[in-house]
Amino acid sequence: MTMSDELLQEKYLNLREKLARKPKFKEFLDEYEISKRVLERAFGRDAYSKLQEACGDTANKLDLKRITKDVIFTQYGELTRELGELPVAADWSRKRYKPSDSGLSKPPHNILWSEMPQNFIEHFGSDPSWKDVIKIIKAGLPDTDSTKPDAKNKEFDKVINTIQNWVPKRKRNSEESYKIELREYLENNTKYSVSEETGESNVDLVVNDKYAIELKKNPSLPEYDRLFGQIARHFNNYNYVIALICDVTSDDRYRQFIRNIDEIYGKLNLNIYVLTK
DNA sequence: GTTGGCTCATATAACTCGTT
DNA sequence: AACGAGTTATATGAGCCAAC
Repeated sequence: MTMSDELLQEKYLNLREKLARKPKFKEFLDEYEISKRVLERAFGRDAYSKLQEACGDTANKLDLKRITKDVIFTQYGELTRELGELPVAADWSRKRYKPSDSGLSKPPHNILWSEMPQNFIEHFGSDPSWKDVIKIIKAGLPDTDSTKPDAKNKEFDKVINTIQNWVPKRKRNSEESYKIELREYLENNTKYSVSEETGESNVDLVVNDKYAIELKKNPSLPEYDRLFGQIARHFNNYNYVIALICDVTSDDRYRQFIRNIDEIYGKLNLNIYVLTK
């Protein structure tokens, strides 16, 4: 079977009117019971698209040209520059950029939207013309190393404050007695959960399953050293550690201990706080 | 609960390749 | 020659999750 361009166009327009929308390729073939070859004989390659265009429609065919990384990241960079902040997927969508945010996450690109900032930096990071954009992107990314979590954790501050306000009723003879009294104090005056850890890390007290408290009574120099090591071990299991030292007699030893703490744990941005009673 | 931001499943049209 | 399943790069909309 052979049909002229004109006849096919007429059929297309008829069906278009019947459906009140652009017919799909298969709908068109089924409607008139013609095979794809008939179209190809009339129009050659991309036959249906050509027919649609000949009838004044835009083709249904998807544009399958792969969009290069250069184009993608240039769009992303320009958008970032225009916004002055990290774009979200909706900003991209509004621009009608291609591929869409979800197309981006599929092969051949395989870039999730959330990974775009990092990928942009990898692609254009060394290009000076994108310097301003890189700056915006880096500012918009969540801080991974520069932020000190302890400055942000108000709960940790509160726990420290609470313990600071605790005044032992009297001088005790043993570390254990201080521990019992502090535990009672916390249980009676706060809503914190308090527990004693007997597992591998052996913390004296744990507040809200999160804040480890190590308690010492008037430590000797070796005991300070041991405390230093215990704290390191606690950081294996906890992100927050409080060292509470009771009955400090030697200011020298204490000051040296504090200095060591600052120099080692402080530099590592670990959340350690030392208190005395 | 609502909203914003993101991701996932599925649909799409032409093409390729294998089977009837 | 006809058919169907698979491939390709994309769009669409539903669904998920965390933050208010």
